[in-house]
Amino acid sequence: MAERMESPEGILDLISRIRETSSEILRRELEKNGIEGVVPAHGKIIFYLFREERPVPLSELVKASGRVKSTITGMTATLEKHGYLIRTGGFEDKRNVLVELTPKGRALRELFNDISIRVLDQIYIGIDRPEQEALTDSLSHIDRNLKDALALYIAKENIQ
Amino acid sequence: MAERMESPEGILDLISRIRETSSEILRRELEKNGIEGVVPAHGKIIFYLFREERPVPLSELVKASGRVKSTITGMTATLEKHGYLIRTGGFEDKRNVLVELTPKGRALRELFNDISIRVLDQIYIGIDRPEQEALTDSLSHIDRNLKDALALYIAKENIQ
DNA sequence: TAAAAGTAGTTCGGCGCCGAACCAAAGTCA
DNA sequence: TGACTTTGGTTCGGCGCCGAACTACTTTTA
Repeated sequence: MAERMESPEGILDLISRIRETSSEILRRELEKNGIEGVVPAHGKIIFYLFREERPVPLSELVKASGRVKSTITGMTATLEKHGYLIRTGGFEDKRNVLVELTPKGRALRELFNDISIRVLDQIYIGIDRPEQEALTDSLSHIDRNLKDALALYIAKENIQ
Repeated sequence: MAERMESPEGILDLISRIRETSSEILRRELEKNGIEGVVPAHGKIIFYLFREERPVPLSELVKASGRVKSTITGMTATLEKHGYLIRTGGFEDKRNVLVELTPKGRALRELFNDISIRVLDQIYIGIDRPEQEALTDSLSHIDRNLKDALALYIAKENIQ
């Protein structure tokens, strides 16, 4: 086995830091624009609702966000409390709780798009298109590697 | 401005997912080895204590971890509760709370090293050394870009 | 069609994580 | 030396996030 790269900083540290700093920047952008009660963690939910433009059951948000349902219960409660969405009971299936954006929630759309463009521009300063593509290819590769590895753990666990 | 890469998946999603999956794998590795009460978030603290091998004030852990002091108060309390470290009052400066690993805490060292090697190997399957280096270079570049961007926000804020 | 199994959400407890308020010990300085 | 500020930590409240337990509907199935 070849000697491992004792990098001055492991790739996972690098990735954690990038994620944290970018979240921090997003947080500040939201704050700067007077948006209260929304944090980056809500992004998956809100973007999903932007796309769907219809009342959506919580279970869909669970899938779309990768979070556990109790987390989604809490997050939608927070977003409802701040007036970005409303939750109503389902009709065909009474177990469903349907979630949809309010006008205040829909109004975030443009701002969010602007912000993600701005942050993406910041991220890629001094990195040309080919390098960007090489980077996302490598990251996709790693993403797949980790998913495969995790699948093994899960498979083993299901055998027990 | 060139058209932006409307990637099937933004780089930040990719990075978030990698971080999450790798944390999940670390969590399972710890669990598999019967380690209770330790989660990936404790890594920075524990590795710092591995390196120092002396009673360390909380303030150092704050710096080393990048977390806020109230977070460190909580995390060291958790780790103490599970017997990995002890907190004692300082002597020269009575405000200091000194933290040091117990034998049970020091015993984690080898395991942690093994685990990080294993995960790193998983991550880099099918990615050769030059690609690894290009990847970490790009990520370091982005890390710097984001830090610079964040510094601007902070500077602006301090002017207000 | 009644019982069993599955599905959608909520609630609860616990921890990470933050910011604000607070306390106590040091350091400063008039 | 006594007041003022700084510094090291803790506490508190709030939210993200999870897993386990629970409720209430639906669907299956015997």
